[in-house]
Amino acid sequence: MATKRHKNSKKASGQERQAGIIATAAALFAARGFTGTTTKEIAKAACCSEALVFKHFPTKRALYAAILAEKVPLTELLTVVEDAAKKRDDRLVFTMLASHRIRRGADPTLLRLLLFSALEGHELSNMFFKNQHRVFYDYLAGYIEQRIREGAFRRVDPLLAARSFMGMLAHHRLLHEIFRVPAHRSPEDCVESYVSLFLDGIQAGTPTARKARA
Amino acid sequence: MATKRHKNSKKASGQERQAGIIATAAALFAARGFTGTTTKEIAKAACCSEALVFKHFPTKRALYAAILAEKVPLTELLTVVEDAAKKRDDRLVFTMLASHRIRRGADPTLLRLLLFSALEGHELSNMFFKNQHRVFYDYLAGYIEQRIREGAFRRVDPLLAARSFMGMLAHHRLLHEIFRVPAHRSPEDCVESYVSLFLDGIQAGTPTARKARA
DNA sequence: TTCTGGTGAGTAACTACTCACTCACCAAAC
DNA sequence: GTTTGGTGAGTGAGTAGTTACTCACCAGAA
Repeated sequence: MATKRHKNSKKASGQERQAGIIATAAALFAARGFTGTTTKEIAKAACCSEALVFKHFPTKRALYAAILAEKVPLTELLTVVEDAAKKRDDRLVFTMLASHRIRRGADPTLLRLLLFSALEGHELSNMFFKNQHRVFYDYLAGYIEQRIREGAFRRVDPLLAARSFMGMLAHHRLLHEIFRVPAHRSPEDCVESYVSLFLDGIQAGTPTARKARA
Repeated sequence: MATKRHKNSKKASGQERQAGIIATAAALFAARGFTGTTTKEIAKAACCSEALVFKHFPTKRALYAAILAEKVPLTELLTVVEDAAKKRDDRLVFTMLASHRIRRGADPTLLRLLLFSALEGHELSNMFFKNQHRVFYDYLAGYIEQRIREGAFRRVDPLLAARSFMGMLAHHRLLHEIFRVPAHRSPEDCVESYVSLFLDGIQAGTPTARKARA
């Protein structure tokens, strides 16, 4: 790990320090926002002087930008989902997406960082959002569109359908992680419920005809 | 409007001023967050001195609290929905909820204020959220539960179902108002799509049996 | 006069950011 | 082996500007 750290040296290598500062700063920014976090706090949390923070990052904003840029690791999830998609196993596709979002992919820091940066209007917010979420919508909308063509799904706007499914998941996390609403079901139950709701719909009996509109 | 304002007087009444300060401060807090907004900016936007702001509100936090407390006007929507609910017109119930959220009840200031206060961990956030949103969940969950008992809806967790519907709506607003995703459909189309998706489900044909789990 | 609405000019604390400087380490010159 | 000088890690003590908040004071209406 250490690039040129010696046994009793108290000095960390430049890269180590930089990574450490980024990690601690990310936690603070996620907790308190950009303007709500001071460079002094960051330095204290990273166990170094404020001056050193500015040795690594020219400005506070540059540090924030470095964090956002680092947190865009474009998930590998899609390749796994791909399999289920090829087999047209709708339930598995949506279950994987849901459980990834609700169970594994649940980095609260990331969610808070994303919301803060969007609310505070940081320039990198768009890129952050795009890479972090847009892919899901596009991929999912594409899948839904294909399943509609194949007659497996009703004729709906694919993008809107994708958003409503992702909306359930995003809202679920928002409620629990940001608004601290206590969970009254296990994550597995929630995933199952959301997927069932989306796939099967809530109305009993044969699907009613849509009220004529178009 | 003016309680005791005279014709050529430059002085506003205390209540007028207070309301004005609250309104301008709300807009600023919504745009930039609590820590991101300075009292100097508020005073300037309210066209008065900083000192006057502190004449009306002892601290910046007190001003913030006054805003949150004022923005809890417990919607009258439910009484309107009640009618449709009595007639068991499911589509109308959900359409009214959706269009209220997406079209009329769409005060971007409120949404941003709510998110900021939750993220920044303001004490009033909980109350704010509770009065502003909780009612919907509870009411909606109650309605869904009843419809399940009546055999009109499948057996699902009512609260989870309510959340997934509200989740679609909340996410829709989040996407457009916070993340600035451009709308590719009219609000009416979106409402219709979300309601249809929720009520009819997306899968074609007769509703498939749920994969055995419980 | 006596309120009430209103302010200019502060202040102590804090903010992001800078700078002159030390210290540990290492390699080559002696 | 010791000296020398160079280098990167690290800091204490600032600074200029900003922040929330205060106070003595003013003007006009009752």
